[in-house]
Amino acid sequence: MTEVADMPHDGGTRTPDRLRRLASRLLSGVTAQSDRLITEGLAQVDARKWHYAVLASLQEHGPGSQATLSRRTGIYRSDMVGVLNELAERELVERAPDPDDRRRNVITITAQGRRHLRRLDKVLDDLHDELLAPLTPAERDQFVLLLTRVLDHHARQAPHPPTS
Amino acid sequence: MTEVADMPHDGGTRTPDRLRRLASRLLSGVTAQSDRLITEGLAQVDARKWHYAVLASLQEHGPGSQATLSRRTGIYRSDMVGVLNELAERELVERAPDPDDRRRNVITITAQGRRHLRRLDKVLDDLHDELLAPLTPAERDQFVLLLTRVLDHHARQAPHPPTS
DNA sequence: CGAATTTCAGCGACACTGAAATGT
DNA sequence: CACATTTCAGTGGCGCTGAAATTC
Repeated sequence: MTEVADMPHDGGTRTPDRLRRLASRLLSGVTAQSDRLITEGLAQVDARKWHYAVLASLQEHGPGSQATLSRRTGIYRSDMVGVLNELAERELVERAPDPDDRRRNVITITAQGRRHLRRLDKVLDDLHDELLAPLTPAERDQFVLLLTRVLDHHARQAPHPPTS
Repeated sequence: MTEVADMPHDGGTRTPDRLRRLASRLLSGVTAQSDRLITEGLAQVDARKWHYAVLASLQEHGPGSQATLSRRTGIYRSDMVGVLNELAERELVERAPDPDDRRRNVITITAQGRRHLRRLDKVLDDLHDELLAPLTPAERDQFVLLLTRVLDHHARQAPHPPTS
């Protein structure tokens, strides 16, 4: 590939400032801010980000076992237990044994869960408005598109460790 | 396995697969992949991401106290100790008491450190090529630009907790 | 005195591993 | 038997808090 001329302090007008332009560092920084924002915002309605992921998945794709939800949301199967405990405590989902396969639990969203989800949708909408405040609508779309392309590229080949 | 694979059976609403379009979730996902990639890649040359941050900062802005480095790199002051221990072990930096202010240590990059930094630069370049593989050069620039704008917007107002 | 610096000890959230118990 | 599912116990990185000791 192209050699990047070593550029420490050769007095050019370009500020190398490699640190501040490194995509990986920018990603970490933005994600840190994003996580803080979202976590705090959701905490004000007694929710965590995973609650939303599970509820939205249930709403859009229907009920499923914990393993299914785990695959759909990206939440690790071991952590799913705790998330569902929290959601069940709040009566936002129901956990019932699957009669067809007694290893499984079937998770269903409740009416209260649907109501809560609508609230979370609104909250998250506002939070994302705040997160992406410096971007125009077109830029936000571009941003989401670029992120999606990068994520898809990497998620296709190493999504989960298990099985194979 | 999945008999649940229905189309989104929402009441007439568009089902935009909200989960997969949420910027905050995309960010988490991409950053996770990025972190994995970078961490593994750097491990192969016995380095961590923070090593690079510190070395690059020393190279570009010159020597400084640990607190200064902490501000320049974003590494927490408590964690800086450990990072500098690792760098000093490898003789990539030198830690000397500041005669002008005996609370401080002055950290300087060594010749070996500069050599190592050049290597890390190359390694990181390759890793970012892999990370951003699905994007064209123009898109990569756009991506970095958008991330920078978002980060700057939020970092301006709450960078550090203590003592402004 | 208040403030800054270095250092340590520890916490909490997260992604993940490993393994047991139960079932297909 | 191999395999899937739920669950628990635990690891390791990270960002951060709190506080002590020293010096300004």
